[in-house]
Amino acid sequence: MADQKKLTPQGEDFSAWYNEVVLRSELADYSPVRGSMVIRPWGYGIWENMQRALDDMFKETGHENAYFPLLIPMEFIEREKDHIEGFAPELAVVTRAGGKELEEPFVIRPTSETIIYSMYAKWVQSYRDLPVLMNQWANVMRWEMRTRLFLRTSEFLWQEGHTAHATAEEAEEETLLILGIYRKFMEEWIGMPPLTGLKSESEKFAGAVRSYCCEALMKDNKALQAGTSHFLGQNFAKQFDLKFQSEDGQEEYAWNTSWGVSTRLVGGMVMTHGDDNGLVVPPRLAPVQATIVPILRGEDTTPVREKADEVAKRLKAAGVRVKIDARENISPGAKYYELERKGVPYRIEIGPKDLEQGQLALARRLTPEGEKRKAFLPEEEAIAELPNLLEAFQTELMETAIARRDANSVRGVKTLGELEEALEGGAGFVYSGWSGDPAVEETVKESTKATIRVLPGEEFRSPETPSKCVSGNGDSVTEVAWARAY
RNA sequence: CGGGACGUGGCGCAGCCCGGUAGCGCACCUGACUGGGGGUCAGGGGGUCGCCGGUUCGAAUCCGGCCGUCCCGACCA
Repeated sequence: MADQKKLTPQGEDFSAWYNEVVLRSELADYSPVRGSMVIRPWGYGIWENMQRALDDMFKETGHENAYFPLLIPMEFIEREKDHIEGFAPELAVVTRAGGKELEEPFVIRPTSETIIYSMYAKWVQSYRDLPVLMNQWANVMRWEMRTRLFLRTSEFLWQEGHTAHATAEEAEEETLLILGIYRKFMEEWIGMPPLTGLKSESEKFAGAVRSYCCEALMKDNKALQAGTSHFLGQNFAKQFDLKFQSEDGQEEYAWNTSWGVSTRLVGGMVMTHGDDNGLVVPPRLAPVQATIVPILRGEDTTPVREKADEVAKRLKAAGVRVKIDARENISPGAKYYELERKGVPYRIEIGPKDLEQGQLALARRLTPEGEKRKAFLPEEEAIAELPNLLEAFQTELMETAIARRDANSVRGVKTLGELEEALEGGAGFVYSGWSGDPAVEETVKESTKATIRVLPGEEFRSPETPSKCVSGNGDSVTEVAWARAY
């Protein structure tokens, strides 16, 4: 709104483009604290819509929300060996409170496994108390060395689910249930189709037995870890004495899972759909799905204003999130640019000509191939059709993203040379066989900057199972998807 | 933490080399005309030049130190 500068084009410098879109579409702003950001109403509205959708899906599958404290005794974090090793460098620690030095320092939660399982231990006595299926919406803090708006901020908002089960099988099932929910949510709501599967040892969560993940491909063909679901085994249960008496009277440790997605998803949305004109927000996530711009010209603007009110009221009744932009200090053209930059899916123009014709002018954020930017529809038809048009736009965004992901995937890579060649050629996910040797990951990372993003789940594997490891040494034990990542 | 760049009205920048009235574009305020893809004209408000010190009659400009930001790398569930 304020400036007339064009955005840096995506192809020129994707990261400059990304920063400009986030700032100038009013999703977020830099805060006075290093590495943390302020989420502005437009960005927060998108996050709220994500929250609502996920929360519904969690509740439908038997999960409940709860809230646990921000501060965690340092000693808790230190109990699980891998956990503290993984998180130690990025902990923010409170050492002073109430005017004096604390005997026991607290850490600002980087994640809440420890404090939550310490409470579960008090609540669970019998197998009849299991499973415990809880989720919390909260902020966490990780003092990362280098930060980027939404993608890696020192403080971020997320949901973290934590469950306890009587058997390993049931916990594993839960882990996969959530992975499926994440995938469905990312596809149907963000239009950001992820690859799902297992993480390699080197990439798994600090303290987990196995980590499953969603990896989505951004427009610059880099992968974004968009969500994780961890099978924790009994690692935490043993450290926090989370035990129960089984049906046959034995004392056993519970089996845990934890899973989370964060405001990083907003960044993923930006990098999946945005273009050189700014953000494109999928209709289901858009805080405002259609903005009405009344054309206030001539002597008497009352009829146009009244029509705008009436159309807005009827669209609201039809379930469309609609807003009227009747600001008089800026021109209609300036509003169009602003709405495009913010990614509002549809714009409706109502002017004196439309009143005469009994029509509305509809402009979509992305003009379909071969169509004019504005479509003039009879008023009744426009109002009746808009909900369908929004759904169609949503579907189109998802299909476009799937097509792009598949078009940028390279399968059947057999040698390190081919792997490098594919990545240098700008490929997204590159599939190959792998022996399971971490040294191969190291080698590839050094020469290409790419890592194993995921051991793809069944539905993503190549028709032909690779037999040899891409390194040339040994047989392949699993197919893997390589990519450069955020 | 290593390499590089940069800190000047709200935002983006020029001025610095060669010391001498702090400037430009956008934004903002007032008024008029305008209004269907970033309006025009006229008038106006706003800046301890990142901080501390030094040199000098005089420092945005020269010198020293500090702080901060961004990019690349390392780091990162």
